[in-house]
Amino acid sequence: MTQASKTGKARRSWQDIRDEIHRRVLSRRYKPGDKLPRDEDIAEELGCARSTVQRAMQDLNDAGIVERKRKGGTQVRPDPVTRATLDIPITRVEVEARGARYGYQMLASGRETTPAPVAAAFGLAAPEEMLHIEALHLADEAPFILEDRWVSLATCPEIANVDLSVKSANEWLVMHKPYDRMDLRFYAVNASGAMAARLKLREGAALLVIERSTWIGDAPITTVRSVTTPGYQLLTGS
Amino acid sequence: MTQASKTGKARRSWQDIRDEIHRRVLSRRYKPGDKLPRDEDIAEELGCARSTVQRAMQDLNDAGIVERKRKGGTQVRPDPVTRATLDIPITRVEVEARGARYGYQMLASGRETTPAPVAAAFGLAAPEEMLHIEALHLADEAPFILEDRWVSLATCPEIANVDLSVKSANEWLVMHKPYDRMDLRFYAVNASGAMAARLKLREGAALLVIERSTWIGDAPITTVRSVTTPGYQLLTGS
DNA sequence: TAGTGGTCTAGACCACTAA
DNA sequence: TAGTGGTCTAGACCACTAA
Repeated sequence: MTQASKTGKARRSWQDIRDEIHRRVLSRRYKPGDKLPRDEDIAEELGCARSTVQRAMQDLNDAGIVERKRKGGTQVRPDPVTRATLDIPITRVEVEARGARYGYQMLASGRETTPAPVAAAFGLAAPEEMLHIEALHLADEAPFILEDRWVSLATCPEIANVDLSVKSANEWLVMHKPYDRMDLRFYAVNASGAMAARLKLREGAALLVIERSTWIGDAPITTVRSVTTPGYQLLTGS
Repeated sequence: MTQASKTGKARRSWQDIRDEIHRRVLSRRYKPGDKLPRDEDIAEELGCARSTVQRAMQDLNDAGIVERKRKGGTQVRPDPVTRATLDIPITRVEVEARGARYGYQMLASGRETTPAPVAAAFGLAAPEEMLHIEALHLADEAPFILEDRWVSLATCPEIANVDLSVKSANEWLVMHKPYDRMDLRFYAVNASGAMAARLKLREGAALLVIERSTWIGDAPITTVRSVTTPGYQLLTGS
């Protein structure tokens, strides 16, 4: 019989341990840059197993609260960062979640040599021929997101046989091409004449741009620049 | 002696198990919406302990790949999402990381009643008197971020005694006010006349805005709208 | 109410790396 | 090279919740 069941007091979970340590960091009992006690000592102090402390610490490490090094021990991160989790759904799902009808229009598609910014996004040594697709995502018939995408034909030769005028490259890739690295960039642009025409809005409007590049190993898969429409917001919960 | 050490083959870690299951999802061996085998069966198949599968599944769950329910089992999320982690450092640290000199200027500060958008960001039932601060963060003497902040005096009465013309409210809050909930919003705006004047740029320029609100329990702490300067990008690695 | 996931524990051994 | 974190395992018991 465990001590907890003897006393009738619920055992503390690793989340409880994590919260307790987090409180100590926030209350400055453990200050930024400070070294924390060893997991084993914290376990003894809080009356739990070392593995429970380890699980709690792993979470605090992932959250950017502490920094852990073998032999070096655990220390409170000297430069606090705010860490947030962003969920970026497939555009179709996003539109449907707003209760709108989703539509998709391929504007252009063909093989082209990567221009400098695209080669740079992928970190390519030399330009390469890739599949270049421009497409529009619609919500209730109105332009929603303008997408400019490059897909590596070396990494994804099968995509040459997919009819991208019906289904977006986004959906095909999500379903068929696993990636293990992703880069995201968010920034604002003034709508160029071409963007304004395609999105049916005035030139110069401030638009949020989401750029995403993915790789499998060192092989580039796709890089896409999604230009959103006015009022578009990226939201985070936590 | 374990089987692994007998054969000389490294035992698989929970990350390996996670990757194996992830591969199965990506290769559509487990399709979106499909129910996965029980942890115990996967453990047996892959030759590891159930707790190792549990750890792997916890990670896949956090990453939005699968959805788990007691008794209901584990299923592949029907709507794949791209989940990314964003680190937002303190502005001073961000400026210094770019190798620039950090500067801070308080533009205005005073008690005011929250206007509708601020009350809405906090989910307040009624307007409230709060501390309102406008400030400018500088990089090498040039405007970098324009900050418009409201701090709840009910939740943070101590801040009334802090000299915010020297140190930013951001830094004081990070060090003294733990929060347990945060909302983030990102969007683009055209610079208004007032913004353009303060940031020394042309009216209408497209600017990335970062809005953040924090709470401790149900009590609002602060809400801040940070207007960045042209060229500013939010980046994610993973 | 039976079945599945959630968590804990103790002990073992491994893998880094500061000293 | 000694010390600290990283991970595994087997078994136990708990906590939800679909059926």
